[in-house]
This record gives sequence, structure tokens and C-alpha cells, in this order.
Amino acid sequence: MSENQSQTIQDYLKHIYNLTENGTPANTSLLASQLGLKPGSVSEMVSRLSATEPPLVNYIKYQGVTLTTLGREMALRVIRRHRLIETFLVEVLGYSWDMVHEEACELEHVVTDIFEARIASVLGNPRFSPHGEPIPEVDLSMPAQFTTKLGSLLPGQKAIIQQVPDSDPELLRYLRTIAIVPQKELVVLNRSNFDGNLTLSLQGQSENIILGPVITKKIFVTIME
Amino acid sequence: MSENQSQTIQDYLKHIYNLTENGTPANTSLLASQLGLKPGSVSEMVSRLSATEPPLVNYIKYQGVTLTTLGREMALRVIRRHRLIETFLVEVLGYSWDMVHEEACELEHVVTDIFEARIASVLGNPRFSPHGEPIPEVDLSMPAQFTTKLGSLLPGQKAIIQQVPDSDPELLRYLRTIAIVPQKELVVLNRSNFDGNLTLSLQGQSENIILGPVITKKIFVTIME
DNA sequence: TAATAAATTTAGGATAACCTAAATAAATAA
DNA sequence: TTATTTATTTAGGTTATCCTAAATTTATTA
Repeated sequence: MSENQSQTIQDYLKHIYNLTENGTPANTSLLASQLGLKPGSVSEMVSRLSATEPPLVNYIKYQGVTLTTLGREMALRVIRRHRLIETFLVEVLGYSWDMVHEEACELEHVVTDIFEARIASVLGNPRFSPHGEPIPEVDLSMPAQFTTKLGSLLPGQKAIIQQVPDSDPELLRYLRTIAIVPQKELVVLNRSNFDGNLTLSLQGQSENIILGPVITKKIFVTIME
Repeated sequence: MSENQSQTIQDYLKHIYNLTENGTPANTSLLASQLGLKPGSVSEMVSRLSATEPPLVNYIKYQGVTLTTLGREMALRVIRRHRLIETFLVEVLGYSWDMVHEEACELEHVVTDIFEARIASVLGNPRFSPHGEPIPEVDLSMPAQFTTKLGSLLPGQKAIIQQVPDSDPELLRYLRTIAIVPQKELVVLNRSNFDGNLTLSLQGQSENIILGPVITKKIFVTIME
């Protein structure tokens, strides 16, 4: 049934999943840069993934890649493991949230179904990772979420931070120091018309914070009123 | 310094370590069968490991392989991880002792130094795995042990079980059902001169147990008096 | 000690991924 | 709409690791 289980393939599927979540096919060069490979290698691999029986991706030359149902399932399984492992590393082993991504990227490929089930159970079947990323359920469905990009809020709006990007350790350390963490309440005080900077007042913090759009479009919140 | 970190190499070193612990060099065919490979592949790989700079093994054609100091260190590092991971799976994740070996064989190659340090700390720096195998310290020294093969005991001797072999799940399940586990006290009631079978009385068990030499030479005990 | 058997090595290939660089297609600008 | 730039694919090569089968060495038996 599934002998296509190389770490390499799992990584391709995971990244294709992330790049196609918005509905548009993934393009070769972005995939290559995210995977740390050259575009030529990606072209080759992607056409191989579309030629397996059953195929894992849909691929039209020069037009990009999407996942087949099977490819998507495999991607979600890896993502579930990744986020469960991240949660486990923080909750059980006391990792800081900036150190878990890299380790999870390795572990996600070697861990068994049993390991996955055990840590899920020890953690009480968490629905979100320490960065607020949704963890696919066992049946691979995603927990419902009603989030907006922080960057799209307007002055006066109150919101609760739900999710920050998980893969940049330096950014994560910075966000931690300024108390931008999931479940934190904030109010947008100001939005610059020139550069899109937001001035934020954070729950329990006396100093306001100014964040640029490069960051605020990667942070997701739920609006409070 | 150490770019020789492939999973494959780690596995070779680990198995060479186990086969050379008794002081004799490891031979190609045994290595091959333990690694699930063909002898030709092992010959090739082993000569490559002896040709790296610095070399990881000493290899004399037709005479077998031993580890260099560096190879030994690398092997011990992997073995430390393996046994810590086995302990972790049992103690923290509730695995049964017959299921941990295989999972540890994968995890041992991808886990970071930090992971190793964290689980060691969570477990209170254990010195023995659930099967009683000694866990190398951080400095790679081995905990002192004064054990004998169960198979070499004579009738009337009392002993405490210290170590059982970890890699055969079926055997481990059997040993569990007959209560052959580390720290258990036993008395040898009889030894057959024909087949070497031992009749054992186990602490807290009403039924005596008869074990053949194939098993008893793989179980280690400390003699009580 | 010669003959046979067993273990080991060598030679020639295979495969999964990767790379570089040339060739081609698509997108953009003039 | 043509020319140029950018993105993508293809072709030919590399590496690590494995395999099979032939050749060689060592061990065993008569």
C-alpha cells in the first residue's frame, strides 16, 4: 500500500501542503528554497511524485503542484506528528518554543503510530501547538478556527493572539520577550498609513509595541468585538 | 570534525561495538546478518570506515573489524541514546518493554544532544534501561557491573536478575509472563546435565520455571551469596 | 597435505536523491 | 508585439549505499 515513505517525500508533501493551503498551486522555486534544494531537483522529484501509482501530487509543467487526496493525507499525518511533537517537547521536556521546530522536523519522520498516540494521550489530545498552529485530529480533520491576520486589524480593534509562525527561532525569541504569545489580549492603538506599522497595547504590559507588516501578516488573531 | 554522522554508519558502529565487546574482532557475515545486509556490502562499507580520516574502525582483510577510539565513542553515544530512549518510552510514555527497542533504533539517530540531556534529566539520570542494560554516562563511561550469565549458575545458588536481551519482542513478552525481570530474586533448584536446562524458583512465584541454555546464557544476574 | 567447503572480498550494477548548466517556456517591459 | 528577463525543465553527472555473482582466501576434513 504505502512504500512511499521516505523522509524526503514526506518533506516535499508537507511543504507542498503549506504552499497550497491558500488554494493556489505551489511553484517550483519557492518549494526549492523552502526545502533548501535547487529548482532542477524539485522539478524532477515533483514529476516523479506525480508519476507514482497512486500519484501523490498533481503536476502540470510550468503551472505548479497540488496534492492528491492521498498526498494530502500523508502531509496531514506528518503535520499532526510535527505539531504534537512540538507540544510534547515544550510541555513534557521543558523546551523553549523556539527550539522545538527543528527537532520536530527530524522526529516527525521516524516516530511510529504508537508514539504519536501515546504523546497525544499524555498531552490530553491538544488541538493547538505551542505556537498556536492547529493540530490535525486523528481523522486528519482540522480544528475549526476563525482567525484573521493581525496585520489586517484597524485601530480600536481588540483581539486575542492565536498563532505565531513556528519556524524562525530568532523571531520566536523576540516575540516571547515582547509577550506576543497565544491567548494574549491586545488592542490596536494605531496603524501607520505609510508603512503599515501597528501600535499595540498588550494585556498586562505597560509599554506599547510597534510591529511592521512583515511580522503582523504572519500572526493570527481572533477579533473580540 | 564529525561529518560522518549517517544513520548507516551509526548502525555499523553500534553493531561492531556489540560484537567486539568480548575482545574478539567482528566478522563480516555476523555483522551482515545483524544489519540485515549482504556480506559483500559489509566488506565494502567496513573498508570505507577504515579509510576515512580519522578512521572509525580497524580492519584487516579476512580477519575482522574492531573500533578505533573515535568509532567507539560514536558507538557509545548512540548506545547511550538508545537506552535512554528505551527507558523514556517505558517510564514516561507507558510502552511495554517489548516495544521499545525498535522505536529506539530509529529515534537514536535523529535526536539532538538537548533531547538526550532532557530525557536523562526527566528520568533522573538512570543507569540501566528497562531490560537492565547499562546506560553509558555522559562521559561515555559504563556503570560498573558484576554480573554472571544465569546459565552458568549451579544448583543452590541465589541470584538477582540484572539484565535480559532487549531486541526480541516475543522473548521479552514471554519473560514478562514468567516474571523474569530485573531485580527479581531466584534460586537455582536444578541443572540438567544433558541439556543444561535450569529449574528456577522465583521470588513470589509458586510455580518453578525451567529455562534452556539458549535463553539462560543471554540473561545476566548477580550472585547473592 | 591435498581437496573441499565456507567465508570473504572484488567487480560491475542499481537506485534515490542531489547538483550544474544548457535549453525552453512564460512573464514582463519596451 | 517583440525583446528581454525570469522561471522552469531537461540532460548529464555525482554520491552513498545497496545488490549479485565471480574470484579469492581461509578453514576444515579426509
